[in-house]
Amino acid sequence: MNLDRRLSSALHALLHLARRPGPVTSEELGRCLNANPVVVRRTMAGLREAGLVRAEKGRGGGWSVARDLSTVTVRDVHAALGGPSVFAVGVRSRVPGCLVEQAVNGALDVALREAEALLLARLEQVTLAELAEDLERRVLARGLHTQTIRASE
Amino acid sequence: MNLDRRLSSALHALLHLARRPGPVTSEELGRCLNANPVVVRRTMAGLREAGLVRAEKGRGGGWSVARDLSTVTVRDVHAALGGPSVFAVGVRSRVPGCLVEQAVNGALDVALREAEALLLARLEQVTLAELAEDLERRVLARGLHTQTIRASE
DNA sequence: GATTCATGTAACTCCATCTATTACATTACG
DNA sequence: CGTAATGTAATAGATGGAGTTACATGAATC
Repeated sequence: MNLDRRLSSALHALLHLARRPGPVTSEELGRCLNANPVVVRRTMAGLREAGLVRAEKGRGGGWSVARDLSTVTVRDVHAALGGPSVFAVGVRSRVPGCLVEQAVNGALDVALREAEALLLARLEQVTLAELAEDLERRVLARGLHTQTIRASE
Repeated sequence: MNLDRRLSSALHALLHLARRPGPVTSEELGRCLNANPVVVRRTMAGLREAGLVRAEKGRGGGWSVARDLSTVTVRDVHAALGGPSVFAVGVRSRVPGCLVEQAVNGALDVALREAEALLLARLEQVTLAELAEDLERRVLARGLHTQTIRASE
């Protein structure tokens, strides 16, 4: 199935915002993310409602970070997007009357829940500030070779 | 996203087959699984190619288990189905030239891989024989109340 | 105030994937 | 041969992310 790339896009956008002094427009973000500006706005809307970013209309407007990124985890971003289901697989029915169904679901559900819990726990351990630091290290490493600090494209 | 229920269906079908002496037709399985017979055949085709079940054509034909279920794990069934992606989320691109992309993917990829590994490890720990035993316990437990051993619907 | 530039959002299309259905070929049994 | 089953292709339906168009709203600049 088509993978949901909203979390990846949102993180990408946040790191870009963190590197820029002023607001960044959806158009610019769209170019960075290789995505449509309207899709960018749609995705960022969740982050705005969660208070992670700010949006300003009109000339000179755009998106900017609204919180200290050391207090925001990747899980927070996932939650801001509505906490969409992480898995592409699932059980056939949630309230089965069939005993076979119950036996199967019992086993699958436990495994799926464990894996989801682990994933969310891992995402909670990573702050956006850490991601930003990681990014800066990569920029420096590349800069030593190319003398250009252009990580936007 | 729409969840992939093939693993759940395949397990369900295998447990039904294990409880029946002779072959079971796709029609019957479809009734048990609440699924279309053609879809049943399509799903079971993977299990047949993996040697987990046998299919016999013609009158009196149908599906039957081809291996000792104590040697088959849920992970084997998942693999027999082609090992479809377990996740609905993913990173934006696999070979990114963008440093921001790399930083984001680095964090997400690790977490996703860990969760997938845990899930597959869990599925590997569960044999179909164990699921079948679990099912029989449920049948007995219900049988005490209703005196009917009909777990098929 | 008019213009311009930005977000906000609805409505629609495009695309991929699972599922359902139809149709027909193939094969085995009586 | 006729019936009953699998095997499989082709097509449609449903869902959901992403792309696109269109328009309303709001803010800065002239």
